[in-house]
Amino acid sequence: CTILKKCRREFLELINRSKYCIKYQRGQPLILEGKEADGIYVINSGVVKVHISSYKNKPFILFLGTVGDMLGYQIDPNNRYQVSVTAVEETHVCFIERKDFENVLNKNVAVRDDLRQTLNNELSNIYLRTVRLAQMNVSEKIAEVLLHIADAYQLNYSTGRFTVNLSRQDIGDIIGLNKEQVSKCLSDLKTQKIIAASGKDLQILNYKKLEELIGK
Amino acid sequence: CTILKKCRREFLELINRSKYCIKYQRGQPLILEGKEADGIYVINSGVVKVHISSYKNKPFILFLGTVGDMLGYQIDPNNRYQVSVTAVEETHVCFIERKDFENVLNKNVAVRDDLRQTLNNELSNIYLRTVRLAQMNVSEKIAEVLLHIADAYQLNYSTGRFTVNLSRQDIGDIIGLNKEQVSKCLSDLKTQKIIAASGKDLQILNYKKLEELIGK
DNA sequence: CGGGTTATTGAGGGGCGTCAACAACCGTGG
DNA sequence: CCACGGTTGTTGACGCCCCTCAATAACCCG
Repeated sequence: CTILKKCRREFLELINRSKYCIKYQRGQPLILEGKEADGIYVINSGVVKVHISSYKNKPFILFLGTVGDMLGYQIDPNNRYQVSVTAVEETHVCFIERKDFENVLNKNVAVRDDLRQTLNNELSNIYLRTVRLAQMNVSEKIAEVLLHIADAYQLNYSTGRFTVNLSRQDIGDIIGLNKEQVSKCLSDLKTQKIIAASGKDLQILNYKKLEELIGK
Repeated sequence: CTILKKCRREFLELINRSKYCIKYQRGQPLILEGKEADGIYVINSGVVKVHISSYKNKPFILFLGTVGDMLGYQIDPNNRYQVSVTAVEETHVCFIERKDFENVLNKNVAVRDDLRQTLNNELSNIYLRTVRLAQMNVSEKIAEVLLHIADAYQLNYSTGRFTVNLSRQDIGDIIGLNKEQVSKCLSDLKTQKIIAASGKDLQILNYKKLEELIGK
């Protein structure tokens, strides 16, 4: 979900004009599945998790969102949000009211093309995630999710160190694993010196190895 | 993926004007991943599988498409198709050249809204599929995929009988199972009188049971 | 009819989920 | 500052689910 990472000046201006800047604390919800959609959010700083309720009441995290990502465009025919979004780190967002957003879209072909392109990217991303979820084993899944987290936290690849406010359960919920498996697998990777970890401080020591694990 | 099932008159007129109607035999590809996107396809009759190459060269089927579905809108920034589409049954489609399609989109707000709505539906569908893939066990997955197939084949619920030109392998590839598991699970369902099956003739005898299995 | 593909079924084993016990952590209040 | 309870993380044992392999049967096409 990298909706706005390369976006047109026109859209940036809209964002700047709509000066509802909101701050969310860790754990605070931005968007609740099923509630009426009132607008679009763009992340200025921070990290969020985009999750969805499942038929078994097990949580599932679709992806992590970060700076430049747009949220709240997934709505159903009744204009209700189809996913929930919760702040994982302290997060600052710009809020754009739906009607302002629609106005810009209808007036500006270039912005429209961008939006369509980014929706296509989102579709493509979720397609790939789906395939991997279906075909990967546990260690591959862990490698995948670590790289996803590193990406979301816009990690400086030279140090590889980052602190994530995600529980082991959360990490598992991104990729369909239980918390014990996550623990065991992270321990394995520690003994192999591919990562370093103590609690919520993670550090990726060997990117290449992780990427090899998932066949990249 | 039910892009066009409820679509505006304007779009239907476009489809009718663009009189490239093409017929594909069973097993014939309509769209190949990575090839340059030349336009949009709309299914008049038949069934197709939408699939994607995975990092392990195991096949994976994202979903089945049928009458009214639109294909070929998933393109990357270089204007290349991101998924492959292959006919499962004899399939008739209308082909609309990309520039014609763009024209209508740019001129007509209503069509644009419809397209956005249907893309949202597609996103929502794939989100749900992803969660289920992550959390379901084998028998639940089989129930899910049977209902998906029945839906794609626009099954008359009163008889429940349909013949699918899908191999056991194909069925497994929709939901991340190997062909042996599919066989075993279908046999189980047969002894429970929930389905009847011999080769490629399937018949769903008890919809409610299947829906209960996946908690609907 | 025959050869190749696909389906079925069983045996075996390993990966992974479940459970449980313990350790570490964290915020709260004394 | 420490005590303390609740939450979260770690590790091991156990067992089941499901993947793999293989052998046979059924099917399909020329």
